[in-house]
Amino acid sequence: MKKEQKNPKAVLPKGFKDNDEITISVRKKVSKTIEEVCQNFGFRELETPAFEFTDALGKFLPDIDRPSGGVFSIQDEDNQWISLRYDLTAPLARFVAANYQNIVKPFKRYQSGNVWRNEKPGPGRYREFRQFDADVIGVQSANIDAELCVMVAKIFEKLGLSSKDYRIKYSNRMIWNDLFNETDIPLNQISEVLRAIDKLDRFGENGVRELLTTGRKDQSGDVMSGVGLSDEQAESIVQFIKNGNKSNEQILDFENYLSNFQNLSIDFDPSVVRGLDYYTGMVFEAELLFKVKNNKGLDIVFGSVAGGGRYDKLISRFGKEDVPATGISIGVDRLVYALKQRNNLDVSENPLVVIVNMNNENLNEYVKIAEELRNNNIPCEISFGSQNIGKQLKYCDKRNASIAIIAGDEELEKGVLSIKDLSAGKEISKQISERDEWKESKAGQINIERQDLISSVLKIIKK
RNA sequence: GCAGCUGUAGCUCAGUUGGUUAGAGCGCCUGGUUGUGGUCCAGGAGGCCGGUGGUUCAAAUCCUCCCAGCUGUACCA
Repeated sequence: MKKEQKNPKAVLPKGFKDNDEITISVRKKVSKTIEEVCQNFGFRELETPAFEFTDALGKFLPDIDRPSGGVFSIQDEDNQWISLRYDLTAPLARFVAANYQNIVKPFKRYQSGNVWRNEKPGPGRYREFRQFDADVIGVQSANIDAELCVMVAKIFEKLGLSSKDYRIKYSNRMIWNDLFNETDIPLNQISEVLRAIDKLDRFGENGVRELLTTGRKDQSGDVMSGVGLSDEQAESIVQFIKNGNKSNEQILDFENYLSNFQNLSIDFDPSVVRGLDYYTGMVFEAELLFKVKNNKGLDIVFGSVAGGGRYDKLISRFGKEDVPATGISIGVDRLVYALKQRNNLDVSENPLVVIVNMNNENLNEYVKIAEELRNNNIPCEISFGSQNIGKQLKYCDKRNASIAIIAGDEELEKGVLSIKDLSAGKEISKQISERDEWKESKAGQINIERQDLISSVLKIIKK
């Protein structure tokens, strides 16, 4: 006899989740809105697959400590490493490099899809999530960077947010490089310094100062080592965050385009640097300004929902010439999470009619009713679950069905149907406390002629 | 990766200085009602107290190690 086999646990790997109906329908709505605005700005759709060769995805980071860390990778039959994409920009760079001769430049494409990151999940951060990217390949001028930001602002507005609900901040990597030159910050420390600056909104001015110099303790008491700059260097960086200077050609181009728009919340903020090393010029980031709660009802710090910038060197790593490129990524899931709480997206549930199965002998009649409803685009189902009418109505309640149709022998003989407006019944129940009275009232229920089925049902649904 | 906290019923949690049969609310199921949802009433099913090893006459409770989850932080292409 073998030992008893262990049953598998019905759990998901950490960082993955199932999505319920509401989340999906909000996401559909959000995705559709984003897509429409992009098309409106002249973007066309491209789809690339989930897997890419590992080396095609990564390695363009000069500061990689862990070359394959954070990526889900497997070896295929030929022992070649392939990986799930961790963003949509790297696959785009591959696509452009591969099809450079054939694509029309400037190349403007958008893409929506899941990306995967093999790293520790946090609140609101999963290992699989949806991104929406819009990129422009082949335009040098920062006019186009501004246009991307305007487009994001329009997406937010179309999603029902006003300029008080979001903020798009922009800056430029070059003005920081100039400062690092002036303050004698060595090249090999620059990415560490940029990452420290990037944390301003979480740790504040003093937090950044600590990170730049001696280090900082986190909430649990754990110590983070600092960059080791002098107090003077740190101070000049902190001052620059507050009054960074804008004398930069790209910023002028950017703002020139922007001057055509008055009511969009798009502002200069030197502290936006983005942690990534591949950005070469303009960088931007969008955040939501309203409160977002976690599932325990506590306010959470909700980071950026979109970000991007110019990455002029990304395509040349495939052995081609430098190609000017810029793009923006929207974190669709985070946006959905926040918008769900705002409750201003109309995603009311589809109505559902349940045909109560009084007597399976009458099945053919129920199928006829169902067909009639379905042919009129009214979602309905025949109940097959339980014999008992009480149970079936309870099920209708739990399903949040709008109507129950009761057709037993009595009704069918007379050529009538009993239809029950379930939400009206809920209202009536508030005024009844005796169970006999409730039962007798047949709340929300009316008898109709068989041929009036569709018109009567529509009348109730449209309320 | 590092640090802090937490693991008891499907969920949220209580469980005294270690003490005998481990509880509550909600949810679920059944009945009151074999043709009527809600409320109400009665009853019921759910537990290797995260795992392992120890201390003890005795462990959900104390100690060791492991595992998992949460939070912060690092990394985030």
